[in-house]
Amino acid sequence: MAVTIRDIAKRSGVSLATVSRVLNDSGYVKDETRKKVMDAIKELNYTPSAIARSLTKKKTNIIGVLVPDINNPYFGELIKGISNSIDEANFNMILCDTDENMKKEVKALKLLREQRSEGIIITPTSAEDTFNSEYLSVLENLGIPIVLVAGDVKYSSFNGVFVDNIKGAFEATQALIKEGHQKIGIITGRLNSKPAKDRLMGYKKALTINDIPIDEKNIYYGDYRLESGYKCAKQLLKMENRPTAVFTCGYLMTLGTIKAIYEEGMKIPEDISLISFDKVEVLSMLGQNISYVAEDTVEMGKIAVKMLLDNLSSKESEEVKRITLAPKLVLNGSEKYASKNRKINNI
Amino acid sequence: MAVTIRDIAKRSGVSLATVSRVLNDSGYVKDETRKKVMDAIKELNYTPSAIARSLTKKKTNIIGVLVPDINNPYFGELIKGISNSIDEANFNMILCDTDENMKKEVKALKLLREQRSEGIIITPTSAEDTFNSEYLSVLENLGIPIVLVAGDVKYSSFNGVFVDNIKGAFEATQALIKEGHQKIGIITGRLNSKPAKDRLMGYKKALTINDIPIDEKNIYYGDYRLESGYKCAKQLLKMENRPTAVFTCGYLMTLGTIKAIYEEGMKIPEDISLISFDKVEVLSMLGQNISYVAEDTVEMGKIAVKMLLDNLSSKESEEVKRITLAPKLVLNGSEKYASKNRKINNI
DNA sequence: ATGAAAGCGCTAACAT
DNA sequence: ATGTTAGCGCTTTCAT
Repeated sequence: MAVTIRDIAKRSGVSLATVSRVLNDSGYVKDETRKKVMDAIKELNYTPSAIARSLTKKKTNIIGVLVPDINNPYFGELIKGISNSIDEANFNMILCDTDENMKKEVKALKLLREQRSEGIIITPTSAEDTFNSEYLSVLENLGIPIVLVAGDVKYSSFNGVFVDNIKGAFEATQALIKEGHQKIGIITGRLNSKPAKDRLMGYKKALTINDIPIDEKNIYYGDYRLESGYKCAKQLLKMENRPTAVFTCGYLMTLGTIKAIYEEGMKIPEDISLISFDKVEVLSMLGQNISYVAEDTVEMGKIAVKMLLDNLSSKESEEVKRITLAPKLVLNGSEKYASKNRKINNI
Repeated sequence: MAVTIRDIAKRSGVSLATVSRVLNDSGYVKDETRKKVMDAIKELNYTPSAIARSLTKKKTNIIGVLVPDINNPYFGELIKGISNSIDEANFNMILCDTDENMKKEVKALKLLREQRSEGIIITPTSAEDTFNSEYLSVLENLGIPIVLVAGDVKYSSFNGVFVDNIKGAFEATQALIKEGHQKIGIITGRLNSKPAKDRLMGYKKALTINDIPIDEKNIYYGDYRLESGYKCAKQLLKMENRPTAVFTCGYLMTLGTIKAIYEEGMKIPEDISLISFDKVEVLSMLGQNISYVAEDTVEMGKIAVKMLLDNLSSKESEEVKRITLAPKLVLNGSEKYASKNRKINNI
């Protein structure tokens, strides 16, 4: 990349300023001159340096995006929404996979700061949900506008787009109860995770409202990973007086649960009913329809970017903006209280 | 980000050069001075600007990565391998989703050039496989080292890591034949895609070697997307004298095919046998074991990064390095020629 | 062991 | 309509 604006200037017999003008379409340039410059650019195969430009303009047009795991389809969708919006706004994205790992997240934040990214969109690692003063201090002293997506950071007040987890869990549980289920299991995340806590709360709320006693034995705590869903489900299925339905609180945990159910030779909803928080698209393909609480991840991504851009343009908006989207319950059969299931459980 | 090296210098009562020295651990600095500087950095919450640094050093430590679709688990895995290696080498990654879209790919390349990324790893969009002089010229005039992964670019000779598609397809087909299958369908990609062509070639080779005539009616052309796999499979399943086995040539097309099979109320391998190119992990979870040709994507990613870094350090390596990995056939039952399937087809 | 100054590639006043 | 010049924040000789 040896060729610079200086070479173009020399080649076309004009000054640096003129080249810069045609590059940026700013100021007056005679058509003839413009052509000469353009030709030189073509001939020398020149591309301006974003680095140099950023330095002078004090503007990088870079937005950093942090997610815990690109391979989780949930975040995959989120990223699509975010990256499309960033593209449209003519910004560039630096995407970092924090690997559900706080150290990596902090490292990524440092990187984004060094690169002078103008804003950051974060889905905090769930491990962060517990109070961590060092982490919080990093975040708050970053000096870069932050927008949270889907996950909150305790004791902080960043802008963000969230999902009403309580409502989603409440409606899912409610739907199961309406079907006649009385013993309902839940596989949620660790309690230091806000979404996990909220989902559990929604679940409890539904039970309480319907005068169903809360049985701690029906509550399982995973960590959003597949394996944990599998293990919890295994235990749940082996209970002496096992639930007739289960509410799983995350994409991968749902998958793990289904793995366990299939492994036990059971069917949904014939042997056990299920509702999942998050759509598991691949299942419907395989003829296994699962009812689910739908988050509009693409929409969330869009909103997050919009928030950030608004924030960037109007320097003075000191007010904290937090939007909570209502998830949508989609029922398609897996919540049914099948007669077979009833019979087994009425023995 | 108002605070600069100048502020640190002032605050600690030393010169810019000295601050730079402690920042980079270069040259001699008295311990006492170092401490003063470090303190100032802490106090002012200073982070050096990678932008400015890149400009002076003419080195950005950025590697660009282009994939056609982050949401495709195949690329997801690839990215993990790549990003881990990039991290380890203390480089930074700019990841671009080209959306299976040539325009976007070219745009992304331009971006990476502007950002002065030092090397680029590309999985070319399959649409690119057909000869396209403009695209090729962009690629070749980029002036940035390129390493190809998994997909080749016609009439070019970039370094790259590839998979032996012929071998993989040959072995898969061979396995089906060994099971007794004589009528074997294939769902491959468009023929302007090299992998698709190679996989078809491996398939034909296996048939030929076993004296099985090639029947064009058993060959279906999709486009690697789920929907195309579904449609091809639908047609295939409705054939009058349909194949007893099918070889699907890509992750999403396999999923589409399975969707069609299930929709027709058929089972694998009871009603039809199947081998997939690429592992479809989610299926085994659901109790559906599918035999597959395994590519070691994580390994490919690692190798690609290594190639690129080698290339960057030893300026003079003019020789083209191309590595082709042999895929591994993993059988776990879906290739079986079940008696039910035999009977149906022997009517 | 530390400082002064030039320069990386570009933009944006200010001049002409 | 075009040119000159002073930075942007940093590193790196070259002095001292």
